[in-house]
Amino acid sequence: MKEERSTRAALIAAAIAIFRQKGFQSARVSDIVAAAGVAQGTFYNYFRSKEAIFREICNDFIGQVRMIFAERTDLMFSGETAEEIRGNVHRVIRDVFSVYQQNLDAAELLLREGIGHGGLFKEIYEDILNQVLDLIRGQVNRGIARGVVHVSEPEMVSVFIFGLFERTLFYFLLVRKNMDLQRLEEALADFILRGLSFEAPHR
Amino acid sequence: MKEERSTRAALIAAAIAIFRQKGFQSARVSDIVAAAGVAQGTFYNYFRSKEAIFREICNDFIGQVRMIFAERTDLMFSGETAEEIRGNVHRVIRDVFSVYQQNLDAAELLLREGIGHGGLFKEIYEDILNQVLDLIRGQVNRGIARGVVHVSEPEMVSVFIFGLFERTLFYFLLVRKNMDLQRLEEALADFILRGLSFEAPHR
Amino acid sequence: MKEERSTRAALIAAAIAIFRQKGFQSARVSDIVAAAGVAQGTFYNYFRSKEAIFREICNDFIGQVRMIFAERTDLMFSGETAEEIRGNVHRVIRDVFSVYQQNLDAAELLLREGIGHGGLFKEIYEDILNQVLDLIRGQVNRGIARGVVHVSEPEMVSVFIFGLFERTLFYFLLVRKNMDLQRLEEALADFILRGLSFEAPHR
Amino acid sequence: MKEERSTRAALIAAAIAIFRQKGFQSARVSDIVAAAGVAQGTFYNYFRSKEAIFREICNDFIGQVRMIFAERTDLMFSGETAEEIRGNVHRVIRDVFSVYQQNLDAAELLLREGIGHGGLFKEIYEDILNQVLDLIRGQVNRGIARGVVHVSEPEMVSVFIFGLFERTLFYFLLVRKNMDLQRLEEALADFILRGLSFEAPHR
DNA sequence: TATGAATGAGAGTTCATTCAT
DNA sequence: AATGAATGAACTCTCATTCAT
Repeated sequence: MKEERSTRAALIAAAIAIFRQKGFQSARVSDIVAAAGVAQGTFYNYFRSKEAIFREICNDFIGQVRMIFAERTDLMFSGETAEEIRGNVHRVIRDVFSVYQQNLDAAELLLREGIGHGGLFKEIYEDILNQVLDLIRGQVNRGIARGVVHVSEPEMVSVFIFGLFERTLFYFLLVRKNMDLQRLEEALADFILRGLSFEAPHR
Repeated sequence: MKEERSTRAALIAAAIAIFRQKGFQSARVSDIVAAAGVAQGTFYNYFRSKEAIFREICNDFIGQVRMIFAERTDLMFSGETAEEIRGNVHRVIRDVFSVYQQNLDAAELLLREGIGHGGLFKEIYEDILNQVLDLIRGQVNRGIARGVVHVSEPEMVSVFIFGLFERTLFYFLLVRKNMDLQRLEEALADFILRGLSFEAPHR
Repeated sequence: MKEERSTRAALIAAAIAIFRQKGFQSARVSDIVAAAGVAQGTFYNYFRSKEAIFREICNDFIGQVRMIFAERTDLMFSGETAEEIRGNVHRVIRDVFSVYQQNLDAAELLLREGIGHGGLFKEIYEDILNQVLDLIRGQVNRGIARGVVHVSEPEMVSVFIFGLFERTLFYFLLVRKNMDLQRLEEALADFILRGLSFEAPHR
Repeated sequence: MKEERSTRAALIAAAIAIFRQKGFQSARVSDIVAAAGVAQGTFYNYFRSKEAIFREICNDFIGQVRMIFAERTDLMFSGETAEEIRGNVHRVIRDVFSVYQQNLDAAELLLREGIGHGGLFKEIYEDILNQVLDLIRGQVNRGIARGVVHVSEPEMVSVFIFGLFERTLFYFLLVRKNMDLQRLEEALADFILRGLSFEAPHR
């Protein structure tokens, strides 16, 4: 990133773009090296195989997502007043959107390959899915414990929230591309809080 | 001539299973014919190509989904009392779940290929996605008009509902496989109705 | 030919048409049976293979051509006066043209396959080519002996005459299709006779 | 990098030989790579398809033939004396023969595929056929204009001359292989000039 | 480290032929 | 005699990977 992009970095960048366009299966190593401007053989000086570079890209992105989720979810239902709590929920949503937006290619790649077939990435995807669900469930239960959230099936509701995030991101970032994110964040926060029967904490 | 559909039906069944396991790209015609117990060439007596049988499977399933959605969504916010409306919402959810459950392999195939890469099915998928969104949006607006639903962004909220359906189905039918659907339907209906700020119609 | 065309005849007719259109290699047995209006398997009740029906068609046509050549060439340089001889030459040309025209499909088939690759028919073609060349050479020598033809290389000249016939037929019957055959026959007769330094017999 | 053309050239040479032996349809890419001594996949590093290498071979040869025809036909009926004109005609014939002889394999390939079925090459062949016919017709008309040639159907006569060339080349170069070309050229020139009712220009 | 020609296993597809009905 | 579903060998072409330079 400093000066001349290293060959390795160029290959990674090219691979993300190509994988996102065509998917793992249809992407050819020759497409990637062409996009990176290096020779066919050079690829194999840096990565053992097409699968290896794919895994590396995925793991990099997953690291970031996991970090954001871990950092931010802690404050999800923190706060004393309803306004404060609502603001925190809103902030978490904005942060998650932001990570996705900053890594749009990788995000799309992960989402599509994870849900799509191919098996290659299925375990990894379901693994992070479960980790994220755990974080969400933790927060929902915390909300219930604090008496600000009222739901009878916290397990299921966590899945609902995850689904809302993922499909909303998918639809508004990938299918439609020109959304007013500010309004979207607000609408999503409202919907989730209502769904959770959110009410201000008792003093 | 007696069991005239048998070879064709065997190929379709085999193809659904193989496509679901491996995805369209990785599925081999040789896998399909092996699973169907016929020779390689026999496949091409019934389908022009691997793509052709895939499209046929998808279209069959889409036809069913579309029908259910068209039939049932009409009654979504029908009814005079809160209980009646809530019951109708519940019934729509149950019907949709039911179609998916009856065609679990095809449903998974469609869902994964539609979201995943490969392009082959992208347009079809986004096409039905938009049709279903239209139906949902129509119902949300009808709810708003009747004064039983209160949301400021019906367009976005429709996407939320779609996401809830799709990801919930995905998670509980495909990732976990042993869910109490009765409770799930209820929890989802509650969550959606709360998210929509549902309230009983004024007399 | 009397009443209902026999299946065999229908297959032959269909095969000639299809072979002529697509050539032996590209013609599919399924094309032939479709054109003949019978089932795939029926073909093999009458012919052992695709090659067998092809050989049969060729041999039938060759038989006709050989017969005409044998019958007519005898009178090629017969006659007492220049006019009579010229008339006989003309008649032979007309007869040859006529056989080709009556079997246009088979003629084209034979010509193209014979010259073209495939090997299948090479020997047969070169065999009849040599037989026809022998007949022509015999007539040229007869003309020389009678003193009406004056050429120093009768062997080569026979090839010239054969080439004139074959390419003229090819071009005017197959490439262009709307030729005034009467004028063509006359022009060809003139060209050949002049090429042979024809002159009226001495009394 | 030294013998950079070698693989490509080996493939071309092998392809000419194989195509000539078996024809385009029957020739297998596996035959060609075996003859060239490279692996199956190597073929596709140099040519997009079996058809592509075939077209390249044909176009190379056609280019040469066209050039010779264009260069030489101009002088066909040039010259002041009968001897000079006769010599020029002879020279054109010799040049045409010479191109064919130098590219015997490609020439046979072109000739057989052009006339034979398969369609792939039909248009190309009939295209050059017409171009060459135009050149010949131009020369015949020039001869008529100069008063050295006397024919009533120059159009037909041009086809006769083309046929003489092509079939003579075919027969003597491909069917028989050991001809005295010197004598052949002379006999052909004589036959054509007589056929054209050639006579010395008036002073 | 970079190159890119060469590799070859394996994919989808075609179609002449068989054979039970 | 007629059928037509089933067969499977053989084809063209793809592309991840290797390796000598």
